[in-house]
Amino acid sequence: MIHMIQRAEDQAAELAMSAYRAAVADGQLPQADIQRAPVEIPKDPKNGDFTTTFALAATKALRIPPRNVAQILLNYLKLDGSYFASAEIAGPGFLNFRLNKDWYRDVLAAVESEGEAYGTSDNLKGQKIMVEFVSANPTGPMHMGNARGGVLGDTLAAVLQACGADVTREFYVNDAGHQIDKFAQSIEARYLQIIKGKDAVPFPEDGYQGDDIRELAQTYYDRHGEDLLGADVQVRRDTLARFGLDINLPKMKSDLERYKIHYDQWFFESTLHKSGFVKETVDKLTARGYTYEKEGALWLKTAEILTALYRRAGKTDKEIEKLDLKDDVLRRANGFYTYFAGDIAYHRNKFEIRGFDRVINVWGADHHGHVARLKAALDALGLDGTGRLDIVLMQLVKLLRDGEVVRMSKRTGKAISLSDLLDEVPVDAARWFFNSKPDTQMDFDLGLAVREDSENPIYYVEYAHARICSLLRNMKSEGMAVPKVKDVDFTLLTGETEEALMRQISQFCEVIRLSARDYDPSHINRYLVELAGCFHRFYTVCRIKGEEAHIAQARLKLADCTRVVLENGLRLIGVDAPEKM
RNA sequence: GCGCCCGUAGCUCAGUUGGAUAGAGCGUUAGACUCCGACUCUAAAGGCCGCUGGUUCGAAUCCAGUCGGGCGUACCA
Repeated sequence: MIHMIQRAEDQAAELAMSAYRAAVADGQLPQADIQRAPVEIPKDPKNGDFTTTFALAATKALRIPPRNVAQILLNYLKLDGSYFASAEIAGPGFLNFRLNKDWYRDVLAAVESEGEAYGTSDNLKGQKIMVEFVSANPTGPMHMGNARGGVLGDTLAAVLQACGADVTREFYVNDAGHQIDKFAQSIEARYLQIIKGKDAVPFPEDGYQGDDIRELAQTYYDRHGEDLLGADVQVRRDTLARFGLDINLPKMKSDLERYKIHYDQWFFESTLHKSGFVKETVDKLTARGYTYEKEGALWLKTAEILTALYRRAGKTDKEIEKLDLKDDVLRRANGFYTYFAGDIAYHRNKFEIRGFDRVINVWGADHHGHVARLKAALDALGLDGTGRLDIVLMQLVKLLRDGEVVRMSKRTGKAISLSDLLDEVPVDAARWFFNSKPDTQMDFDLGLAVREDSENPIYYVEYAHARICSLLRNMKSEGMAVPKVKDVDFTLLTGETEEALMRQISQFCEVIRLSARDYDPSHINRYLVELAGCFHRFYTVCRIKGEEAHIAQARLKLADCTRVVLENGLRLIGVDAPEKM
């Protein structure tokens, strides 16, 4: 659990600060309120491994030109016993640090001792987090957006876990409400059409038109015949809805499992209604004075709650007025609770009953209008939705083939479903491509995903791994095993490509941290491509086989550590690391 | 109308919360295998970071406008 980047960064900051304090003590620099020296990693390695912008940032407070500040700091800098070999002034006043052998050795030592755990941390230790994702309507097949949401949610959960959080993956099943009624009535109509003939039974105007509904009706008919023909309408619909869900849900589950997505919990909306939790939650809002009745319906004072919230956030009344905030119905005039009411109860359950510290929902961008009001409702319940509920909105997916937008499957003529996609594209390619930055609209190119060449970055990364495995096999057959760090002479790893590779290895933990912080696990993909690139460059320049034994061993160790990190990274995003390709 | 997201190389995208000469990959062009896997590597060309102002030592990044694209604005879920 050693973050090598963090350690070096902290050390550079401390060195700069103690140099500053020493300079102040000597009267060389004026006293100012500076807590910590800002440290960054320069984009260009020519500018050192770490840099502090202390002099630039402090120039105003100190009233001294930045280069002069930097020069005085440098005079007082003591690098003995640190991870740094040297420091120098550059540009307008950057103070650049260069790492020494001790640090590189400690990086590989961390990989060696932590193995599969290398990259994990305890940044989020003790936090109980739920990631709810996909939660597609069980009334029909899942679409492309669900594939992206599935991969994103699952990978995000993995990243949070790697940061030490206690993570639950959950699928919320909307098995109640209007949508399900429509589902029931649609199957019912198809069922009755089978018995009485197509023209004898009208199909509901807003019913589900899809063939999957016909198939459900047919399957029911095949198994149970006409037994529902004379049944009570409500019984008939309930039975058919139940029947449909019992077929659809396992199908969804298995489709998601093809994507290597496994849930800890499938949570049924209906349980919230049956147990009275929805009613109780709405009553609680009423008791707190956040509801009113109008035209027979019960409304939530969304506008009022949000107005108070926005005022506290510093918005002016004029700005708030422009937003034209509206209230929301919780209980319809017909006595039924809305989806929104159920959703409030559901999230109250997450926080209050199950005690999650933080809840993350992965939603399609088309639901963004619901973010503010759900948080507001939770705030009204005293559950701090604003602070503890995070919604990751992901933009929709556009499916392409040879640059053309694909809407329908050529084979089936229907919208392309999750399993259709996997029939055409390897799972790992799908996992790789869908793990992209959530807030950019994404093109998924079917042609590219199946290509096994350099245009497809996943093969670039996998190839690096396979190459290392092959190398290890070769060396093993020649009798050379991977040495322990304590037996490696690090003064032999001084090449540019060797150091670049070690630095890249050291950044893994930081990348996971950033992925968790930004809710964007695609940082991992980019990191892995870069890591693979560092390795390929190293491999081109540095030979192992046939080199002098100590050099060969040191390089072999470096290659093996690279392999471990590639595996850890690929595992995190749910992609296999092949030993041969 | 109002709100949210996105405009960066021909294409697909990065840019670690304001830092140095804006970076990759693909594509294009020119090179590198008697040698551990060439599914690789090296180099070149390619940019008013949509546009206009502002904030400051310093802006692709923050603020205000503006123009494009996507999405939303239900007693649907």
